[in-house]
Amino acid sequence: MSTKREELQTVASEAVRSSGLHSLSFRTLAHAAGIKSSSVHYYFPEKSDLASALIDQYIQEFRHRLEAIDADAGDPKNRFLRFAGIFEEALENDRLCLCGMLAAESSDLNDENKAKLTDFFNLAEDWLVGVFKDHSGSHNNEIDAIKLARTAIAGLQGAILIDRPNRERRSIEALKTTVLGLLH
Amino acid sequence: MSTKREELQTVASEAVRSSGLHSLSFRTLAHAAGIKSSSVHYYFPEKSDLASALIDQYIQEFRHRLEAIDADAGDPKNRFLRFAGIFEEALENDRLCLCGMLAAESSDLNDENKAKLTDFFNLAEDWLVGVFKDHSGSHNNEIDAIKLARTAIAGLQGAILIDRPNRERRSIEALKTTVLGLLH
DNA sequence: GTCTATATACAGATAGAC
DNA sequence: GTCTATCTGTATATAGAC
Repeated sequence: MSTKREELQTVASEAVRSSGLHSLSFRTLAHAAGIKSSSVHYYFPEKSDLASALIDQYIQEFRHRLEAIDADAGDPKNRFLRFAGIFEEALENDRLCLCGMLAAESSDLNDENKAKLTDFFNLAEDWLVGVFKDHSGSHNNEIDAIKLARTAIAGLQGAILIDRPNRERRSIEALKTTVLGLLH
Repeated sequence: MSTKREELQTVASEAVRSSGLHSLSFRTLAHAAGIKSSSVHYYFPEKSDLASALIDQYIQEFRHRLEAIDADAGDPKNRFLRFAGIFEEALENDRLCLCGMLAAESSDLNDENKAKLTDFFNLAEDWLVGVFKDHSGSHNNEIDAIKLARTAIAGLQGAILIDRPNRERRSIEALKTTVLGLLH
């Protein structure tokens, strides 16, 4: 951990993905990082500043994971499975996607942070459309690719939401199978 | 509103579906119902008791809506669209599914209430399997119906999660189109 | 059933010393 | 940067009067 700010963000991101932003207090966060809550306010004056930094960091890390998939050779099915693997990994660690969790809490977010959530979902959609293009549907590939990308992202978000309290993998396995069946 | 208990549950359910259980205080709830927070404790001693009652009521109402769909004639596509309409209605009212919201907050739920969430998702899955049976897939109808039901439910939960802060309908429309395309 | 009053704990946030 | 100390408000929950 190179800086205290980064340590705080790492701890906070895990906590939010587990229990939500509303459940995370500056005191709990400070304790986990070995400092006092007033010192957390030094880095993030208000809670919305913390949320903003968490989303920015999450988008950046997510983009890097997509670039890592792009760097390897792989057919569309394999690339989709690696994309789905990001969500499977969250489920195995009893976490949600940060932006999925914050979307559930979106009524508490300011407009700027809501817009960042949209940025995240657009990033995921655009990347998946690139994967699915020319490999989905029958008549209009582009429209079908967009439709399938949106279905896949919604399905993955919903699947880890449902499977987590269940402690199963029923939803995410079904989603993967369904999407793979629509690729050719 | 026939009883104060029912009024409290109605108000609480809307609040939870909008902002989550953690964001709802007994004081806010009491104020909305015109009583004091100590009186809310008369009906629901602890917050977990309130959560339990909300899930029970939600499952009951959801079951009634499924029975209403069953009561009308309709082909599988139409029945699925009416099922999806339950989630579209939530999205239009800026709400999530109660059990979807609580699933996001599941780390704060006791085991009994987590089990109730599983009951809800099983209810939805079993009903959709009945709709899809003999109308999905190609080789093994039952397996395909289960897979498609799980995909549809995860997709609907995720779609309203994503579309709500976006104030769009992109995800839910894509999900509906994808599922309809898999029915014959 | 609903109230007042209260207990205890925790929330976000700030001032100012070091 | 981190601290102590504090402000103000809110949280869940309970006791006991009416």
